[in-house]
Amino acid sequence: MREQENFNQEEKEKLPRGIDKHERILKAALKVFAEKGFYNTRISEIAKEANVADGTIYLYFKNKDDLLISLFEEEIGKICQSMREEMNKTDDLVEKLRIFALGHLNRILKNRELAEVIQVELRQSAKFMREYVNKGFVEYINFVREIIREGQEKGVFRNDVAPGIVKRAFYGALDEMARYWILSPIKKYNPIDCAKAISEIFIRGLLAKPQGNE
Amino acid sequence: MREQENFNQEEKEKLPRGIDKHERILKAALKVFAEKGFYNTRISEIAKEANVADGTIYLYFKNKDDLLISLFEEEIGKICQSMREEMNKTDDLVEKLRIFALGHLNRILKNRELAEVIQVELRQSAKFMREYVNKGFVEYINFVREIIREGQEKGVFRNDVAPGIVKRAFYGALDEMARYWILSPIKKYNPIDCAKAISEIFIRGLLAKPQGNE
Amino acid sequence: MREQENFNQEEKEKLPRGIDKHERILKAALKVFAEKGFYNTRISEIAKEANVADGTIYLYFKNKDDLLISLFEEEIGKICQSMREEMNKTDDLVEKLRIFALGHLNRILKNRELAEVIQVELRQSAKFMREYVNKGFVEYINFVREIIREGQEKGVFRNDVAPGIVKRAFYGALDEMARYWILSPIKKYNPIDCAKAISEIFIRGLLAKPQGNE
Amino acid sequence: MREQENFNQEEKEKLPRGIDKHERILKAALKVFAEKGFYNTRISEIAKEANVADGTIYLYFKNKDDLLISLFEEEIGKICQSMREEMNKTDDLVEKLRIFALGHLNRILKNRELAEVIQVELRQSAKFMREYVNKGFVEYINFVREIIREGQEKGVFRNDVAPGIVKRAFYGALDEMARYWILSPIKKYNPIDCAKAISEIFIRGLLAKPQGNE
DNA sequence: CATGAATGAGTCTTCATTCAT
DNA sequence: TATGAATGAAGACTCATTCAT
Repeated sequence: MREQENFNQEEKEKLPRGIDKHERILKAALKVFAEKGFYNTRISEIAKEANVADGTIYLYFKNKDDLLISLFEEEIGKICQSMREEMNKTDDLVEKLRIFALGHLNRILKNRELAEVIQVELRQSAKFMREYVNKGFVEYINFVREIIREGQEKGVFRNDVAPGIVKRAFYGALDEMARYWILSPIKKYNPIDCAKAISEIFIRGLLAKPQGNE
Repeated sequence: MREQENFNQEEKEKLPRGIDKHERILKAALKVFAEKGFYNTRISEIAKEANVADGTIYLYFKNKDDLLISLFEEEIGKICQSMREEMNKTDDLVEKLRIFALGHLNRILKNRELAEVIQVELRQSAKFMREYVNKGFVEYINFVREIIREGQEKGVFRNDVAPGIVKRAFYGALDEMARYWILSPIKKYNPIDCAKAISEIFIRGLLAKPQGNE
Repeated sequence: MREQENFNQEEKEKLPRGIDKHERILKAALKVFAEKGFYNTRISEIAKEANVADGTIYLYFKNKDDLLISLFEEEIGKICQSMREEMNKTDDLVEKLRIFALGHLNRILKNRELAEVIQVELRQSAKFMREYVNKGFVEYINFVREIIREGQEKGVFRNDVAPGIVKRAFYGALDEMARYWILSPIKKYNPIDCAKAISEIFIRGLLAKPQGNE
Repeated sequence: MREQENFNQEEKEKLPRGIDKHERILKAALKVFAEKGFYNTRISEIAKEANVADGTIYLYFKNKDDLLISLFEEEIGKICQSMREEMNKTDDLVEKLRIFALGHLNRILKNRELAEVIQVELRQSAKFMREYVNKGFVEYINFVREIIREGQEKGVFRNDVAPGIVKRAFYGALDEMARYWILSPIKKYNPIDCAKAISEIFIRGLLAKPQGNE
């Protein structure tokens, strides 16, 4: 096996033939969509990247749109899963917010390609594939709403803000930060500082009884 | 025919037709881009909407990309201008934040089409027209940074957060809210409540010494 | 004008630029469809033959199918018209049959390409574009039915055959002959003899009172 | 698993699977070609209909064209055979014509699918697979020529028409009738009446001495 | 300046055919 | 023999852009 891999070094760039083609095509699509955007990506480019014939893609996906949607569906599912696990490690709602913030930013840095695609293309799809609602995404963002709602019930957070507003504000704050990283060639801030700064603003801004100092 | 042309020659000289068409094309482009997205918009659709021949568009704009960029440029310029004026009405930095929040959300509701285009297409372009940096947009978002920076200098705001982070967080929080309005058919919250809620979170979260009351 | 035409002799093969493009495309389509059949004809071949860009075809016709149907529609209309005029020259129903026979075969020889397309492709379309009924073709073949019907009313023709059967039999007899000419490289019989032979068989076969001699 | 395979090994040896599949594929092809036409039929559809893998078809036939040609070849062979037998039941040439007419139309109704394919696709192939001459079809249609030729020799039929013309006229007359049945959803006439009407026209039209009565 | 007919490069998708198993 | 996943060539059609009028 190893010999074969060494045999033709040129092939190394391409994804290995062995993996499931479905997987390989999705990976390739993710990469190319991230790099060039959905509309500027050619099916043939994805095929090449996946080391697969153009036609093969159509054995696994109905068409280009389906490829993008499948991407969202599968990846966001995984992310929700792991985020849920991380947040379940504590019962402290304030801590949960911190975990979400750091988790979100970390995931974006680790899976930059997916982040780019979600940031840019999911937004497109939201508008032009109206029939398609990304349930995974809704679930993800609702993590925040639940934290706030529970916090308000327990008296941890102020009662005079709608959780539906806070969830969007919090997610938006983090995501704009992420966009900056993704789009800008220079990365000024690190995810830990950003997550901390942003979660701290929201925590202070939301706590029922402002803590004296800190 | 010639006589007719001579008939209102004066008006023609006074009201240069060029500017008129330029304006009309931009307006049409804004409308169609917002409705269908940049990549799903045909030049011919814009031409039709502008009541102009296809080729005429190329007398005023270099190409489709240029049309989109010009749109941003001109519109964001106007917005910056008016936002600056609004914010200059007070010296209270906390108040300025509130004005920015409400102003931003109000503008989005009033100019929904532009908001849609900026939300969705500017993001695309940011990635695929890399050479293009939207100076107007940078200026706009830096309003927030300046407020924070000044507030930190004057001791109003905490010193331990980078203005560069706050500006993105604040803008992102507002903008995610706006996206919700734009993309969702149901509008749950009104801009005044949203602006108030979000700016309050950030103000409380940023104030150097938490106010006891409220 | 003439000078220009002589200037580049190579262009002579192509259809002149001046003619209406709609016409030129139809002519080109007729030629290529006849030569290669609908399914083996490429749009680009028609475009080349018409000395027109591929895309131009789509300015005049909705798609490939539409091109074929338009061909039928326009050409069969013309043929019906001229056949009707020819047949109106006499009131003798027997003579009318002879005129139809000779006229049909003559037209096929003169417009061999159209004949080929109708023979082969119209049959296809009859099956696969079921919604499409070629009214022109029905009108054409009904010329025969009317002759028979009238002949029966006036006692010229036998009353014991359905005009609907005769019309098909007569048309089929002629058309099978035509197919032979079109498909076979060798032409054994000439249209005058064929038309005479076939119409004579039908006339004898249909006359109410068999003439003694001849 | 292996046991099961051994279980009915005997049967497998006796009933050669090859022949079975060959048959099944042809039958499937006939059905699908008739339904959708050659060019609109996918090899995969035939395979599915035959309950066979796509690739298997290529073990029995060279390619799609070959499949169509084999269809003609085998089926027309059978038809010729049975038609010859029917016609040999009498020596009366006039009666033979009647038998051919009725036999042709009956066969078409009984084997509608084959008729559709021959009517439509054979015509296509005649043009586009020029190298291919359907000997079976020629033999079939020459039945008529022989009847006429013999009738002329024996003085039964008029001598002044070329048998080559009559054979086509007669066949064409019948076949146009058949086309009507096949393509039209409504069947106005029955094969017996049609066969009788058409053969009677030709018989009267061809007899050397018109019979007084009838 | 204005037009809009014409262009033709570019791309998604299909499907006959192959071939490793 | 039989399979059916994989291939990749091929073609209909679109649409940004041009240019003769």
